[in-house]
Amino acid sequence: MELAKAYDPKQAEQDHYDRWERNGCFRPEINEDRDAETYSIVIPPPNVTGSLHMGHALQHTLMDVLVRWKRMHGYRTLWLPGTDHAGISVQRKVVEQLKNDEGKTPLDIGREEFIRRCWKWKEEYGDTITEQMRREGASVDWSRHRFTMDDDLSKAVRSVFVTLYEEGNIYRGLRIVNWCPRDKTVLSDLEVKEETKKDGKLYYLRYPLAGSFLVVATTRPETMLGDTAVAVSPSDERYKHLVGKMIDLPLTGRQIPIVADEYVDAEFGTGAVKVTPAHDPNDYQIGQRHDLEQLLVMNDDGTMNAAAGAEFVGMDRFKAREKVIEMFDELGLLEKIEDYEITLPVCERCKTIVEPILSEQWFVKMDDLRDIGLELMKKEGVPHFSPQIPHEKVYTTWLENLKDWTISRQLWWGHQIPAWYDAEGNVYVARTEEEAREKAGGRELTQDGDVLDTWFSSGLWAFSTLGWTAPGDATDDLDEFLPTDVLVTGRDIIFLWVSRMMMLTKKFVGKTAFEDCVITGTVLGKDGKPMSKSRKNGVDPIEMFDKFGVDATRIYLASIATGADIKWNDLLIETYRNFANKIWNATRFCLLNSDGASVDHASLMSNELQLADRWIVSRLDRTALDLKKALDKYEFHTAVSLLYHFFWDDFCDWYIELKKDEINAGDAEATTRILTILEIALRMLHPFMPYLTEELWQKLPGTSSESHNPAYCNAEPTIMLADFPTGDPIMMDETAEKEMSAVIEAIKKVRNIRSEMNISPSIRFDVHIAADAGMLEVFRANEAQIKKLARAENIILASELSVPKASAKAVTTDAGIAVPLEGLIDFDKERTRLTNSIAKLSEEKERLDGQLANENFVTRAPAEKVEALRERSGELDDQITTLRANLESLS
RNA sequence: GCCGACUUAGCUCAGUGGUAGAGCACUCGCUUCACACGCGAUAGGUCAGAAGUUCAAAUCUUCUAGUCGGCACCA
Repeated sequence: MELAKAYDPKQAEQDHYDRWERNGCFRPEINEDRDAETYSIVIPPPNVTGSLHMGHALQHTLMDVLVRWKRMHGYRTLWLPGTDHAGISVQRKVVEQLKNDEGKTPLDIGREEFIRRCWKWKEEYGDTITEQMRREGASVDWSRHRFTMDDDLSKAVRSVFVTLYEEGNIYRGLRIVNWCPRDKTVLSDLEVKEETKKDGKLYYLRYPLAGSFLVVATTRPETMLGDTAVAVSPSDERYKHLVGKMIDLPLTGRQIPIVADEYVDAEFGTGAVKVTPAHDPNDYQIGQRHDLEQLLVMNDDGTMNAAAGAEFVGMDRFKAREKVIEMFDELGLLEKIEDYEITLPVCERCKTIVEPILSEQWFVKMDDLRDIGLELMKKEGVPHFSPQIPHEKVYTTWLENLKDWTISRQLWWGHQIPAWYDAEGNVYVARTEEEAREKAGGRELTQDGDVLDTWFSSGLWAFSTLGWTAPGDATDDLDEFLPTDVLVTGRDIIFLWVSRMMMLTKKFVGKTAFEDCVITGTVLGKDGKPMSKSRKNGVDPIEMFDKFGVDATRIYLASIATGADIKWNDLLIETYRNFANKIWNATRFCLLNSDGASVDHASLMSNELQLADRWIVSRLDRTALDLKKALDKYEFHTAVSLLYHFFWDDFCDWYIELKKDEINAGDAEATTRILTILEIALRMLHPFMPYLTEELWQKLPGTSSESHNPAYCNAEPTIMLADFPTGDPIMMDETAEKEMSAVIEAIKKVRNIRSEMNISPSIRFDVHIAADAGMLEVFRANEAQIKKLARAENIILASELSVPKASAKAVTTDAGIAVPLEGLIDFDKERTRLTNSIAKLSEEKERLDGQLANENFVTRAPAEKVEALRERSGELDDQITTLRANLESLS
């Protein structure tokens, strides 16, 4: 069989995914071993409005590596996919569409029709990511695909809501909340981000008082229209006499009291604070303490309402700010305006400045849930974060300071809150409308118009996706797959999602959602900043797939250190595209000469193995063992590096080259062995590079019978269901590794001589090697290989070097090497070469001897360290002596 | 304000107490019959700075500088 000269990823990517899916390879049911352990991961559900970005590609790669790896080990493996309904995002898209296509608003078409349009939008565009995941090679069980608004998942949402309500852990109340005037909905604290504005202003306003003024400072003058008090510090001597008095509130004709409150810092500003309980969280608290009126002066779109006064009704809040200042100025009540750096709360999604506003909303009381989360972390250490630092601490600190969670949203798309009101305003919380009606004794009911925060349903994802709809539910999937083994996600949603899923899963199912939590870093744009549409520094994973292949992109993403941020750089993917091509061509070489040979694992157990065979088997097993250690610790980058160097350096650069002559000569045993090593290597690479390895594995003769995994007895042969190489410490061969390095070192020295002496590769010369009897045997056994790789005419082995003066010489740990170069040698160059070698070795020896001369080191350092240095120092001594003699013989 | 991370070869990054590493780029040489997406050989770093702990520090501690992140507050 002959392969194309270069690997073409597109062709391989087309065929295999469909076949895997069609054959049920992604389903846990493919595993027929009744006693198999399970392994499960739920995907962080991507937003239905989204399309695949580099962060997904990274996370999906890591999840797929883990899942494929465990599946090949014979675990009953589930990776559960799905999407999130993304309340605000979808709503915004549909509102926009409605406006553009029909010039209508949601109110024009009504709630029911609007929701229908949202579903339609979801059906039409919601599968973008799903399709892109197929391209990624993600081995998810599509038959278990879930959407947060599926019937069962919605039932789960209602059950959880009702239970929490009945326990008193969900309540409805009037609080100061974060309000987005653009989206016209409340936001949780986590959905509010901060923006620092350097050009902010601090306005000093005079409030008239008995012929004089009290000056207050504010950054939001328009809120003064809603002031219901002025507060001063109780210990502030300047104002003590004013406490309890009334003061005129300009522009409003109202009089408001002066109160004393500990919150006020006498040192800051004027020491007097205007109090607007309906528009500021701190003022709200002051208001509570002094029983102040809560006067709401704004509408839900950020315009002023009637309570603000006739001149302001309908005016935008920022316009009103200017107007207030203007009017104060005209009245001579504007003391001054100072420049002031402020940080403004903005809506995470639309960057609109958030307005703190008094509003009636639903909240989850977090005390009980927080305790559950903290206990899991403190007693059981879950989730175990990778990397542990700094996430564990940040997570714990956040939990410790957890505030109540605003869960209602003024949207139509989402899970409508299962609460109904009668005409008197009594509330009935129930799983269904019928149930609510029953509770209400037949009274006329209206359902609460708000929906729940999308993260509320995402918080149930670990168990709602496995069939849980109500407390007490038990399903096979819950039983088998919960707790899930690991969650792989980005640090931006540790609080929004990871923590909530942890707490809610434990509370409602009594199990941990997942044991481990891998937090990936951020893939940054070329400019070192997070990729974003506005910065235009994004890199589309699909374009990378097209340009370099899915496998190259995947293994590159896996090569990034866990949790580390990385700047995007095409050159790095190119490394792995080249790697894919290397694997392709190594296979091409093996197949070119396979001639009826086939994979045979027994061929590696033979007593007849040559040094190179024993060495590559030893390296292979060492690599497999180290690979397991790395993946167990989620050190994907270590795993990639092991595979890369094993395949390229050990297998291609040395093993293939050492065996090339035998294989080209049609040596059946050699061919069988190299095919076998290659086949094992492909299986180790498969989780990282699924398409390439499947493509090649299918072409190797004898793979399916040799690598059969009993857990998948009736499945069609595929590398993804073959056995994963585990490595066996018994196969490690220290002697072979030591002897092989002696051979490699000798070859490298000869190559170095050739290169430094500027001798063309086409010129062959004799190579003399001197060593002790044991090592001479090793060189003798590998004479043909040394001859080939050093491009030598003859190899002359002896216990002592006996060569003409016109020779280039070198030393290795185990041997002396000489290359007679009559007519080719440049004595000056050779002298320089030897002098440099001596200098280098001497430098090292001096450092070692310095250490060995230090009595403290010799007595305090572990004996084996000291011994190792002594040995090395001795070696260096021998080598230096030899090189010096060589140098002298030249003059 | 509090907490944290990062600073290693020209570039992008590994490396958590014992002789500084990789890929790419650079230099030199190769149409060596798997691969130029390749092969061979070099060169390149007082591991941000300072102090400390230790026989031994890129690695542990403290401080400084710079970059970035999270949280809180902000009249």
